Amino acid sequence: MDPERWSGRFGILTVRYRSLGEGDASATVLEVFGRAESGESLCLLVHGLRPHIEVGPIGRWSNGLDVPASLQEAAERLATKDDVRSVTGPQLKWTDLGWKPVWTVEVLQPHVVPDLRRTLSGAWSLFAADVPFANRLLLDLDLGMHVHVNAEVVDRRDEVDEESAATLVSNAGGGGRYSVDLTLRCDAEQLLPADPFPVPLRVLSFDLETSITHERVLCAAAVVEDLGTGNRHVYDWRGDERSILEGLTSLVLDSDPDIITGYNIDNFDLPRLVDRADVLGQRGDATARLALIGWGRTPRDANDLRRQRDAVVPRRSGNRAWTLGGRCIMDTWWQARMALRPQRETLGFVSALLFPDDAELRKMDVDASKMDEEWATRPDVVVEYCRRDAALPLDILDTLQVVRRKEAVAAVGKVPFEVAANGSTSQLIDSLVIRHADRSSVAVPMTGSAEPKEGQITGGYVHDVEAGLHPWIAVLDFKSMYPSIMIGHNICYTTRVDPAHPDQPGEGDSLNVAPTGVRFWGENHRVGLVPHLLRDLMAQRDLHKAGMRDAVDNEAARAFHDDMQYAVKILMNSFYGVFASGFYRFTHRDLGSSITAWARHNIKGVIGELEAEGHPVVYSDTDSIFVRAPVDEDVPGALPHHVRAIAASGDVDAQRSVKAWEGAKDAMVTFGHDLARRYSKESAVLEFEKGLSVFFSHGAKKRYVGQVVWPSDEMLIRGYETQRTDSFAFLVDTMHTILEHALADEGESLIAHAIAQVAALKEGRVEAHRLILAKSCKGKVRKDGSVDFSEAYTNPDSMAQVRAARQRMALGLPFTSGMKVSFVVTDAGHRPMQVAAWLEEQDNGGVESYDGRFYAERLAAAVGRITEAFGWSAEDLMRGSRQTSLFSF
DNA sequence: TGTGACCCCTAA
DNA sequence: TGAGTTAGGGGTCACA
Repeated sequence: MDPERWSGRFGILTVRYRSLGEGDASATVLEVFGRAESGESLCLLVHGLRPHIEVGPIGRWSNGLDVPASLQEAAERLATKDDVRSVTGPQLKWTDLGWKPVWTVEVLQPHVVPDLRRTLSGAWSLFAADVPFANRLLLDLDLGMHVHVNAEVVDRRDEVDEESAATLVSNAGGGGRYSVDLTLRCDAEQLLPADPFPVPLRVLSFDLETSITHERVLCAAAVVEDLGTGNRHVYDWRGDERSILEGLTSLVLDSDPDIITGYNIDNFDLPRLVDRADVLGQRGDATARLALIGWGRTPRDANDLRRQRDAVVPRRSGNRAWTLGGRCIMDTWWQARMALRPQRETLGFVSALLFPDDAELRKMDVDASKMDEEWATRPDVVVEYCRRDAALPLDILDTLQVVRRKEAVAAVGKVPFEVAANGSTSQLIDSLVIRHADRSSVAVPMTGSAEPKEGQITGGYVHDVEAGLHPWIAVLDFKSMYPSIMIGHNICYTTRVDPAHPDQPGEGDSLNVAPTGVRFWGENHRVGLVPHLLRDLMAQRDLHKAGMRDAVDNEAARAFHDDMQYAVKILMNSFYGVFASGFYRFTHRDLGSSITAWARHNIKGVIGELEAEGHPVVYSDTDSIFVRAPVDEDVPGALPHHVRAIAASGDVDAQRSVKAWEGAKDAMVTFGHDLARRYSKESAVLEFEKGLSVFFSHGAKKRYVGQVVWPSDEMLIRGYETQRTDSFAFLVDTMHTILEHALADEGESLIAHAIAQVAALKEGRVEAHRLILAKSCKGKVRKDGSVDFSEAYTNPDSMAQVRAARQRMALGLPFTSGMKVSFVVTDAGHRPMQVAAWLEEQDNGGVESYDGRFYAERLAAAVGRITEAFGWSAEDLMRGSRQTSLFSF
């Protein structure tokens, strides 16, 4: 009987490999985990790919494929090594030291590569010898996250004959039955790329409540959501700790989520669960351990338990992301932090920020610092609280559209979902660059093979700002500046002209010479990998932008194209950073510095020409230019509200003012468009971004505010305290009002407000919750729960956030490295200043008083920088009156 | 009181 | 063994 087949589309979550057999009979099977478009979870066993590395002669090479017999023999001898299956080649490949003959050395298993690398590194140049084997699937078959497969069905979840199912899986190259709906087997060729589609992923969010006095888990809750349908189910456990852990594990297996989340699970819940499983499980008792924490989709046996990553139990090495076989672990805390940059990072604060209407509903007066007491006196309330905290991460992920956005990144970067969710920028770039190198006869250098970058490269140019109000400013931006420069000048690892390289330009070869003197080949000689990829990404982005426009009536399609175009943008902008880094495999220190040199050259050129034309440039940063539009000096940019109002009711003078203002705006817009057109060059397109009726800065770079009047109406603030998450709410609000007054040129109201607000602080009339300061705090959590701050800080106790963190820890509250710690300054007279940690669950944060003078001075200092432009210093604000000059009578 | 080291966070 | 970059403002502390 022919085996049953399954074909369809699915989304890849994770990939790992499995080594089979010995010697000549060895094979490597890839275990690809994912979720089908039709809803099933699956494990696909892919056969036919073999691990390899590439080798070539060491040093400079200019003889092409003209290989001396001794070298050919040496290459062939490699095949006799124990771990090597075969040597093929040579093939001519581009390297930074010439076009070299490169042999492909196929090895028996991926795990032999590190040793082989060490043995060969003295005698050979090694290429692609540090690419994880699992990555080969997507690289070699040119797949992204979304694929189509036609495969043989090996096992189904509902198969009851355990023994025969296990045999079938084993015969298909699997390690044992997989905890999925469908186990499939195919050869590599049966996998094909598919167009992106929304994978009906399933997400499980969980939360634990734990004792402070012992480390015990008191209760747990979990919510499972199907993103395809939006359906949710809630569960909770209490009582015996073992049964809580076993209950959670059963739920994971039964509900079979693709993504596991929670709030701060990376640094709290998962480490705690793993610790408790260690305590509760008998040493060496695999069955007990699996029942407690065996959450993975991979085989439930002792072998899998020993894996260092992607195991059947959650694992993490160092401070990296958690891995779990076949599923993706994603911390909602981290995602919310990245997407929102909230001033405080507690679950309560983030929820209140996103769901302000539900604030009261969500209020629950469980005091986490007295959890044992709470648990003893009213466990039902605690469980309810736990259920709520398990559900909130799902609401947050939904609202921020995290999963769909990560899926778009995975589609564009052509990586498994897990890499898009938890991977690094260089992994995304690697995915695109390596696969293109492999198809362009470019050898893939190893990470760390480049000479280390000495010192920093010079970055973008920032123009001095002239303090004060500037009316009618056109803001022009270079479109995708760094990517355009890389494309326009063909900047790539593979196009740099190096004196050590045998290929040298001759007469008539077109070259791109950076302002630093570094030379790059023209495109007629060779198009660089990076320019090729960037051009492709730009075209993709245009397609998705067009798709958005065409999908006006179809919200789902519009959102899809928006996610995709945004993912493309993010990826394009990541190239520069990775190629300017010191460690990336395809980089050289001249690449980054050439890009920024061209950027400075372009922007300074435009600034110079504008000024020569008589158009003052009031500010410029990296890729933007703020130009004064040639508009009648007498037309003020700030049009007071009342003028508009009385104009509407017929006042003739006011109508004249409004008309003049509208005329000035039109003139500025025309000017902006005209400049953009005149100054755009092929590889440096200048766009008219925004028109400001007024621009204000107190004279510091990267700090300004403007009133945008084209193409939208909004206030644009950059750099000022209103933008900072380590400021306090009262300062943020005050500053915002003051900036509004500044733009409206309402000096008197501005000063009056500043004085009143400073006075309110001096007199202690401001509620403490508006004075909370929050700063990130790093520290290494030791095994026993204590924290070492000295690794992160030269002088830990001189930092207020460390002192506040210590207060929290003294109360038994958890500390997690990197999270913001909130506090209020109680006495700045002491050195160092005294602070009180803000305790979310307690009334008024558990804070009794604050140092009004400190806050008043800090507000005066911040606001004073702005009032200075209106004649009032910070000291004047503190005093509430202006100091009469020494020379006045 | 001024200065520099150290740190956080932002603009691009 | 783990990794995007530089420019820049401003706060706090320690020390002369």
